Amino acid sequence: MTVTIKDIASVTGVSYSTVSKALNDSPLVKEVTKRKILEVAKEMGYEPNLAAKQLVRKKTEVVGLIWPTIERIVLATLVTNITQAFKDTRYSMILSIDPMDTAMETFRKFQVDGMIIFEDDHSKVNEEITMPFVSYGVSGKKHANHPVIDANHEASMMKAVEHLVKLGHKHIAYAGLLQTKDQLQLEKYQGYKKAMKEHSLEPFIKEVETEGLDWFDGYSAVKTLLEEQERPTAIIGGSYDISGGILRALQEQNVEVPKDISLISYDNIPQMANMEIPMTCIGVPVDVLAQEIVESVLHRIEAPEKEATVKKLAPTLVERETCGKANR
Amino acid sequence: MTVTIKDIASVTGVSYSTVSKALNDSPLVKEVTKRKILEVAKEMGYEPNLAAKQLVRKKTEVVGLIWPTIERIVLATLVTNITQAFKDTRYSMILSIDPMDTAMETFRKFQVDGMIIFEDDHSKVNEEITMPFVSYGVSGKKHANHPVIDANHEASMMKAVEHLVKLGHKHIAYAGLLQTKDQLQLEKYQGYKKAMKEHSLEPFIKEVETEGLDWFDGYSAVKTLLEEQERPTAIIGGSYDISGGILRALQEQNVEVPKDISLISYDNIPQMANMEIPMTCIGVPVDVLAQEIVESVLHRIEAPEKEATVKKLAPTLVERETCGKANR
DNA sequence: TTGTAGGCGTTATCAC
DNA sequence: GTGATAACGCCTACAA
Repeated sequence: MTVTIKDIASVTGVSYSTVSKALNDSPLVKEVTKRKILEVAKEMGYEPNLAAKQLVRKKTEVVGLIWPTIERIVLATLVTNITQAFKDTRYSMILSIDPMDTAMETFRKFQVDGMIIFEDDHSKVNEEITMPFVSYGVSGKKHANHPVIDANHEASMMKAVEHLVKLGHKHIAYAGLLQTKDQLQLEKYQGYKKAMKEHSLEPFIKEVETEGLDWFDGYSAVKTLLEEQERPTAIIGGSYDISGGILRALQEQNVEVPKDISLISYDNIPQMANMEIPMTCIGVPVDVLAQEIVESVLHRIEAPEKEATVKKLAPTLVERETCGKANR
Repeated sequence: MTVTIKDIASVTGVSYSTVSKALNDSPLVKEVTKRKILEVAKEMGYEPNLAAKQLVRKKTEVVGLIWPTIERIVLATLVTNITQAFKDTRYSMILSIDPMDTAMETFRKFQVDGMIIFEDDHSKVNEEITMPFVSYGVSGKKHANHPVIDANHEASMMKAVEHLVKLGHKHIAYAGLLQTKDQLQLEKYQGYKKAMKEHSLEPFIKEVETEGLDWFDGYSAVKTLLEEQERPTAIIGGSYDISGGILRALQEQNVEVPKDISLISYDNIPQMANMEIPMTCIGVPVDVLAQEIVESVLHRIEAPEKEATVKKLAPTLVERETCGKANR
């Protein structure tokens, strides 16, 4: 049988209501008693019964995360970081990779207190959802009825360009998805163009448009690029995967990084450090992102009446070994 | 306020214990009463309170799925199918992409009734786990203390070879991970070799060893292969991703599939139908796999004393458009 | 066939 | 400070 507060009570010789208070760190119980109870509880391997707790509290202290498209590794990292961030709270998280509606059904059944939604198709996020939730990266519309956490993609790209410009680069290419309805991708591209313009530089466009966000997209885009007469001195990769492909393509063609071409990647995740050459990158650090998202849902859960905001997080540039001085 | 069985009781004019029985489809309640109660329940939007239920039942009817490495899309498909399979049961599933120990901690907290573990490193699966669980694809050791569901990889490959042989192929290459400790990969390779031997065919090895299981691994392996003098008339791709890369490499080199080279892929998932050319494939259909896994945990949960078995599922070949007659 | 009552593990509200 | 005790929503003997 599993151990309950009653068991602890009989062992410590106090009433179980006192045990309950002690376990909840109530100030209504003497320090000595509390310490002893806690000790015994640990000794007996006490594990609170969530069901009982939520039955009386009317709260599960669980939030559900809906993540319908598991492909992107960046998001996987974000999920892991979110799990981590929840560790510092009283809440737990459960995860669903099902489509929105199915996932929501599950979460309703589990009676979660709130949800986090990853979904890049904004239109699918039903504004009529009654449960507190925040969405990540769906800031397409300016006004939302729910909090949105997003990275400032434009600022990211501008920061990347500036970094390269400071290193003397003039021929800077952006390798990413250009022709798309995906707002996120468009914003990155906008940021790149804007920054180039501000520095009176010519964008280096056509040759490095990718077909997607995957490894191979970066790989083949850059392979095509290298066949051209003029090469850039620096490339900005639009995603972790794209940049991996770029790096590989460069190496296959014996282009030295960063000597011949500098490379900087979007997505600020720890894995960037483990690439064949540790990758300089730009973006909101994934742990910061996670932190913000978690804070945001919890806040929303505890103060649902508060106004919803679209929060764009500022990017950070992490210098590693793929960026160097321009050679022309 | 949410609706409870008491509310239903007062509306229908019966006691709430009768409602409870009706809701649980007990034979102790008259059909008419039952029907009416069910109807009212639906009308009122009754949703059973899991917490209350599990408090008395001492069961959560939830199983946890531990999936520490989210990369493989095949596994993602499997997870989705498992979720689906649970729909036909009273159980629900929660998912964790955390490392085993963290995930188990979470699941202990949620007091799941059992677990499904995806983990290819067998040694990490602690046999001392007290909770009922099954693992997928960890059949390295012959004897396990827990049920293991696995695909028969050897049989898969043999079936693939046989299919090609029937189409007249003699020069059959296998593109996959060869030098690895990964039991699963080794078994596939064994199966290939075994089948080739049985048909007195020469394996077509060295040139198509991949470095991993990814898209690019298939792509570059085949690119190298095509530089050789002698080409195979058929290639067996070791995974969904590998085969995708192979197909692309073939197309880039203007090799027609299946006219010039036939292609058959390991992994039997629906996505195979959506590739540039619908892909003939071999493997245990992912829905069958899911079904088996779910049945297995539930069985284990309900009859924990029963002996554990390693179950190797038989593969199915799905013919699509990448395999044709040999041209020499 | 239906209703009554006790209990599941916890929190919360009172007395003491 | 501490201890009874009543909920929370549901299930399940057992009584009617």
